[in-house]
Amino acid sequence: MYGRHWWHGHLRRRGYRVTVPRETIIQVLSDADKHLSVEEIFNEVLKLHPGVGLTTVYRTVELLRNMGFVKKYEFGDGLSRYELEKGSKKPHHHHLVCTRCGKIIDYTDFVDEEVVLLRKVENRLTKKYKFDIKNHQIHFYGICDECK
Amino acid sequence: MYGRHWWHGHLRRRGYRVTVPRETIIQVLSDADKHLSVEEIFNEVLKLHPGVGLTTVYRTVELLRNMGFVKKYEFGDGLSRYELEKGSKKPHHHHLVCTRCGKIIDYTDFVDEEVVLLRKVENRLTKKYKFDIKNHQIHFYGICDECK
DNA sequence: CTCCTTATTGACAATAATTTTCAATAATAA
DNA sequence: TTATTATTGAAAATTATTGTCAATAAGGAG
Ligand SMILES: [Zn+2]
Ligand SMILES: [Zn+2]
Ligand SMILES: [Zn+2]
Ligand SMILES: [Zn+2]
Repeated sequence: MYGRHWWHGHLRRRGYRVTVPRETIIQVLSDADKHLSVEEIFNEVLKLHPGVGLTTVYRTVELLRNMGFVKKYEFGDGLSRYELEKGSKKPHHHHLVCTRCGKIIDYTDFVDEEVVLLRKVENRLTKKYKFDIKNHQIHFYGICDECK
Repeated sequence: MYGRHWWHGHLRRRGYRVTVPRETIIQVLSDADKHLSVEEIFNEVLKLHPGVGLTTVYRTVELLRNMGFVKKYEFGDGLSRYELEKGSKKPHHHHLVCTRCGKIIDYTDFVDEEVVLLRKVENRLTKKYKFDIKNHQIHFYGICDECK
C-alpha cells in the first residue's frame, strides 16, 4: 500500500482495510473540486488503475458516506453525485441548478447573515421537532445565462 | 369529461386534451397534502379509476411539472416525489429528512427573517450569476426524535 | 518474510425505477 | 356523426444501483 494519507488512519481505526481501489477512489474525489457521478468517478479511477470495478466504486462511495467523508447529492436528473466533504479544500456550499441544460454552479460566497440565520433556523428546528440536524442542502433552480 | 376544474383551462390553452387519467391524477395530487411517489399516486388513481396505467402517471406527472404545476423532489432514497404547487392549499415549505427511517417533516413556520433573507439571496444570485431563479429547495438532514 | 484468516474485490446476475415503442382508443374540431 | 390526431395501456427496453459468489489480497501472527 502506498503513502499514508489522512484517510488511512480513519479507515484502519474502524477496522476497514486500506486497499488500492479505496485509495484511488478517495484520491479521485480529493482531486476533483466538484460533485462527481459514480460513472465519472469510475472513469477517473480507471485512468489511474485499470481493473477496478464499477461495483467497487458504488460500494466505496457508500462506505465513505457512512463514514461521513462524502456527501451525496441528487439534483433531479436521476444521477447521484458524490463530493468529498472531510479533508476537502472546498468549503461548504450551496447550488444553482439550471433546469434546462443541467449545469450546476456551486457558490460559497454567502451573505454574512445567511450563515448566521441558517444556524439560527437549525437551532429552532432542532428544538421544535426534536430533530438532530446533521447538515443541510440548499438548491436554487432556474435558467442559466447561456440557456436564456 | 366531468366537472370543470381550474386546471381544465390551463391544459386546453396549451393544446393538451383533458382526459380521465389526467383529471384523476391531478385530483389525487390535489387531495394529497404531501409529496407522493409515482407508485403512491398510481395506487390512489387506481382506486378512482382502475385501468389507468403506471406509464401514464409518469407521463402526466412530468407534463404537470413542465407546466409548472407540480414540483419534483428527491430526498435521497432513490424515489422521486411529486407535489402539487399551483392551486394547492399547502403553502411553500422546507423539509426535514431523517436519514435513518426516511421520515420527512414539512415545515412552513419560517422565521420572518428567513423569508426576507431568502429573497435577498435570490436577488443577489440572480445578478451575480445571471441566473433566472425559479424556485428553491431547502432540506435539513438529521435524525428524528423516534430514531434517537 | 511466510502463512493464515477473512475483508474486499470484480464479474455477472438480479432489481427497480423510469423511458420508449406502438397499435388501439378516445377527445376535440368540423 | 365523422375525421383527425393526441393520448393511452401493455409490454419491451433502458439505466442506475444492488446482490451473489468464488477468487484475491490486506494485515496480523509467528
Ligand atoms: Zn449551507
Ligand atoms: Zn443552462
Ligand atoms: Zn423556501
Ligand atoms: Zn427517523
